[in-house]
Order: sequence, then structure tokens, then C-alpha cells
Amino acid sequence: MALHLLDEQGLPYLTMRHLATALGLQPSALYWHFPNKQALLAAVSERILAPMGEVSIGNMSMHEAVLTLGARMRECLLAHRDASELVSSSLALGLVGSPVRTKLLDVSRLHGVPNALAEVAAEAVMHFVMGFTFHEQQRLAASQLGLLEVPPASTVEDTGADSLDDDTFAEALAMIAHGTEVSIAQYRSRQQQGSSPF
Amino acid sequence: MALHLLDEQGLPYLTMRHLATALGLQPSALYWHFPNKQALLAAVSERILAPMGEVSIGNMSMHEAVLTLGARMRECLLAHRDASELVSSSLALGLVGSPVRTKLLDVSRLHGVPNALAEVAAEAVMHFVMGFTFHEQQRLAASQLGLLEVPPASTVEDTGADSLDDDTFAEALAMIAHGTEVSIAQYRSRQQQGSSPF
DNA sequence: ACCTGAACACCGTTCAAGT
DNA sequence: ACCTGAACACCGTTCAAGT
Repeated sequence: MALHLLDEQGLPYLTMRHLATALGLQPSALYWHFPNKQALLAAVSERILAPMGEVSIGNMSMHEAVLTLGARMRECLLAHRDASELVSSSLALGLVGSPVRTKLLDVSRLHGVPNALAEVAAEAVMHFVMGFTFHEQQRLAASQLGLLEVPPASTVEDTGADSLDDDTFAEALAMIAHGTEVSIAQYRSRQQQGSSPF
Repeated sequence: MALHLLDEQGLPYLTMRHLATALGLQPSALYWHFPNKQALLAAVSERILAPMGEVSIGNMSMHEAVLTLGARMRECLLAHRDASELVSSSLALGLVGSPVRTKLLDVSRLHGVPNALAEVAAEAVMHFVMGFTFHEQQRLAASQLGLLEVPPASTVEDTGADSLDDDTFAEALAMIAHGTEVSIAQYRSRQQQGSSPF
């Protein structure tokens, strides 16, 4: 019900009071099921991020994994109104885990890349994706209220997606993926130097 | 006064009512000076980002510019409590401009790098820095309220900075800087192919 | 086990009226 | 030009009491 309310009316409308009346209850009834609003929002965040569990990383390279996980993450967030703001706070409070982190660690193990490097890559990807889509959705929400200085160049009513944003996102994510590769290469060359065959 | 209140008590405490009483006024008095709370917060955001104007990019490479602008941006945000959340919303609403974007465009012009590439790099840097420090400060705020599942590894009371975060930030930013270089190199090779000397 | 009713301590914003 | 007073329409949360 909370997820439905989020999609229909947006995060500012998703209050304990609105949710309660949508369920035909008194607001106080919700506090039997959840200790507070943050816990309820964390449960909604997990629903939003659920599709990330179905991403099969197969035998991808780190480069591929960064690109697909980043893109899939953005899709999950854009699928629901104001999702990035909601998930961002749940993530920061540690009430939900990073779905990119675990997957990327799996891939790194497969290729003998150290965990620490994968952790850093996961942080870079997550923060970039969260920040980018947060910005994207906040602009969208603002434009719908008509209180934006500069309106978005071309907004598709249907999906809420912006084709210019798509390109920018893909290119910037590619930068991070390339950066990951460079870091791995540097690690490899250090390793070769250290354990020289002579 | 708003900035002082932010530092002392945090963003949740920075309400029109608290600000008014701190100034010895009625809440309604503030609405003569600012149309609404968002406009007031935008003015605070500009104060927080002011030090970015003093960064002289000299004749830096794109790589250097990304590293120093990203690091300086993080410093600005960490200098004030909850600053990343505040600035993030002002930025998204278009009430303040990206201080990294303009500087990075200057550097790109100096090196004959196309504007579009610099724009993408600026987006990647800004979103990463905002997301990272947002996460950092939200964890800090949560730990101060004692409602964090996993406490931060080592928190320095004085600055609010975490040495582990410093390293992770630097490495992830380096990834983005490297990615920028790779993108520039790809552009250069495409250019050479297109305008062959024969 | 699950919910109601009523209250508590807050918000941002408006607007007539004052000086 | 700048501010007060009073109101409006909201919040999240608590807790005794009901069934």
C-alpha cells in the first residue's frame, strides 16, 4: 500500500496519516506493525531494490559488471516515483544493504581482484547512481510542481525518463567502469613487480 | 544565523520557528526576507559552497582538476553539519549552480577537450561527491543519535572525519579521474582517425 | 493480537493589522 | 519598510483503553 501511495502521490504525500486512511485505519495502528516511519520506509526500499537480486552476473568482467549493475540500479530507482530519495536515506541509515556491493564482490573474487578494490568500486558506482537519479527525480518532481527555474530539455511523460539523461548517465558510468579497470591494471602491475620471477 | 544554527543543532533543528526565535523575531517575520524555506536554504547553500570560487585551476590537467575540485567540494560539505543534504536539495532544485561544472569547463577549454565531455565528467564528479558525503554525514548524524546498526569504525570527534572514509573517497575519485582520461584519449583517437593527414 | 481515541509537541505558511 | 498575532492545515509518536 505504501509503495502504491508513493507511485501515485509521491514521497511528501507518503505520511503515516495518509497511509493509515488508505488502509482504513487510524494512524496509531501502524505502530503495532512498525516501530517508526523509517522502519516502514526501509521495508518499502527493500521492495524497490528487490529486482537487483535477480541480476545474474554470469562470468562478466569487472567492467561489464559495473555497467550492468549501475544501469539496473538506475532502472529500479526510476521505476518508482521519488525512489532514489527514499532508498538513499534507508541506505545511509544502514537499514538496507547495498545490492551493488555484494554482486560486485562476487565478480571480483572470480577474477582474483582484491576485495578492497571491489569495495571502492562499489562505493563509487552506488554513490554515482544514487546521486544521479536523485538529481534526476528531484528535477522531475520539481517540474511537476512548476517550481523549477530551468525546465528539463525533453521529458517523456510516460516513463519519466529523459533521453539526454540516459546518454549522460551511460557515459559517466563508463568513466567509472574504465577507472575501475585502470585501478585493477595498476594493482596487477604492482603485484608482478613485487613477486618477480627472478 | 541559519548557518550557525545548522552547525550547532543540525538540519532537522533548522526550522523557521527556531531560526526566528534565535533572531528574536516571530516566524512570520522571515517571510518578508525570503519567499519560503527553500529560498532561505539556497542562500545558506551558497555560503557553504563559497570557498569553491577561490580554487585556482592554474594550468591543471583534467585529471588534476577532477581530483582537486572533488576533494575541495568534499571539504566544503564536511565543514558544516548536514551540509551535503542541504546543498543536494538546493542543487537539484536548480536554486544554486554546480561549482565543479564551471571550473571543469574552464580547464577543458584550455586543453581542447570538448565541452560535452567536461559536462559528463562534472556530473560524474558532483554526483559521486554529493552521494559519498551525504552518506558520510547521514551515518554521522545517525551515530550521534545512537540509532545506527553498525557504528562507524573510527570517528574523530573533532572534525567529524573518518580516516577510512578519506582513503575510500580518494581512491574512488581517482577512478573517476582515470575514467575521464580514458574518455579523452578515446576522443583524441577518434579525432585523429577522422581527420587523417592523407 | 490488533486497533481506536485522544492527546502531545511539533511543522511551514498566510494575512490582516500594527509601527 | 519591517514586524506581530493569530490562525490554518498539517506532521510523527505515545499510550491508555477497547475487542
